[in-house]
Amino acid sequence: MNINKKELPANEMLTARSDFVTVQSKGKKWVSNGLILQMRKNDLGIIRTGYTVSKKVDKSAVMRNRIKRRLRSVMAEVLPNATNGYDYILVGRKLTLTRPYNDLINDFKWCLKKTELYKK
RNA sequence: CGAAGGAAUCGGAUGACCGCUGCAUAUUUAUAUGGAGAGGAAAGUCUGGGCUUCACGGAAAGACGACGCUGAAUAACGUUCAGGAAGGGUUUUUUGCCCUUACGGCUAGUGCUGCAGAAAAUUAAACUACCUCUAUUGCCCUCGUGGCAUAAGAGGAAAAGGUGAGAAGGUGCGGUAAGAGCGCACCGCGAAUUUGGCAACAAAUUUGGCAUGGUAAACCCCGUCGGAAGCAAGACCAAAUAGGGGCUGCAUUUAUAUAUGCUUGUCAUAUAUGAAAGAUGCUUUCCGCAUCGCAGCUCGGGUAGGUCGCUUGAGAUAUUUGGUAACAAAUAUCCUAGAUGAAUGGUCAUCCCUUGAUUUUAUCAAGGACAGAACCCAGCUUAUAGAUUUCUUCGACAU
RNA sequence: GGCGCGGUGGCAGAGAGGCUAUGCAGCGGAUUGCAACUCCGUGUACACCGGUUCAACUCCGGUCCGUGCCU
Repeated sequence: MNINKKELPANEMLTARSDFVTVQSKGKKWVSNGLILQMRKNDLGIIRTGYTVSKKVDKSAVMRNRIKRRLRSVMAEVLPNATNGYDYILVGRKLTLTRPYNDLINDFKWCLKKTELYKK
């Protein structure tokens, strides 16, 4: 987890509700055991990231926050391998909470490979 | 010592490394350094306020809603404290102790009270049963104005039975044809007076003679309080696009004047001035409906987005004083999260606690309750592993 | 974050202090040569926990779940 910020490509957070909706409706989606990846090409040439954990996953706010923190950590580790110029949204599932951390990373890489956006 | 219940406090500790979000300082303006970073419930959004906007000349009443023993505390409350009353637990009983209570009024009015039961609410009703009188019939004998039983009728009474949540005070004695607060004693209830208490209320005395079944978490009456909505409140700055107002120019229709052209006209084009009378579409007419342009400048509203609101406050800690207490006052010290797709985390080490295993008093393994700020306070309610303190009750053992 | 509404059989849906209607679906029977339609019968419910009341699905308080609006 020792990721230096400088090595990451320039990226931003997705904040607006409308961005999430467009990615959901017009982008691609790939489901794995630990998480769900939604992505869509943007015209900005940078990577934008977002995270979704709904109340359906867990009623407790503590658990939802924990899932979000794990997703953030996974994103920080795998992001150098992702293609530029796309929006990525990670959706948490129930298994995200209990699945071993390395498996989560592999899940994300697998999703990227399946959507043909993985790069060495 | 153990168990149950009530109340209160705490809610793993220390260090290192790597991250995340504000703040301060420095400069290279995105980096470094420093320091800070969830709770007792941050939760539910159930009450009461601050604050903001809207409404409103002021006040009161009505309507609607909430609350309701008394006194105090508080900015306020449906909260808290102290007291009273009622109910429950414990105790052989009383006292005592502990727990609980939406605890004004059904003797202001109106309603409701199923089924069952004879009868369900002002002097109610009469199924069984009771008594008296009239009187039929039968039996008995001492043969009478007799006794016993009894169909029917008239009346008395509300004691007993059964129904029901509830049957119009309860128990006992007297009384009576049988009975009845009809009378008396005790108890319950109502009224008045006196005493104690700020009061709720309590006690005593006198008196009434039972009138007042229950239900107001039924309508309602009485008293008190309340304008409404909420930080996604609201204030400010302010793109793009669309639309609105104003100004200028062009365009459209028409009238007049002038000039030019040749086809010499009720012609065409251009310019100037005035008017907007109008034009187009819906096949035509009347009626009706719809639309009225283009470019530039400018004005204000306002969306996205941003900034503020935002954390110094009914503030925290300590001490003293007043008060039974809730709480209040004084003095000193301190500043202690402020995010916005939303930070507050992860790993390791040592210790603490729990569980399990090995076997033995140490090792190994797994784990650490409920739960995450979103404008801020005061409460209430709900969730909570474990630890500690304290009160009450019960049980066991010892003295 | 704030403000509201609701929870009744397998499904829909009334009721409202005194045994919870009705329709569809299910099951059994009648009718029919066999079915459909029709007729008859039948089983299964008031989200949960307390309180008020003689009596609560209904009234009151709390919990859980579902759902709408404010951007």
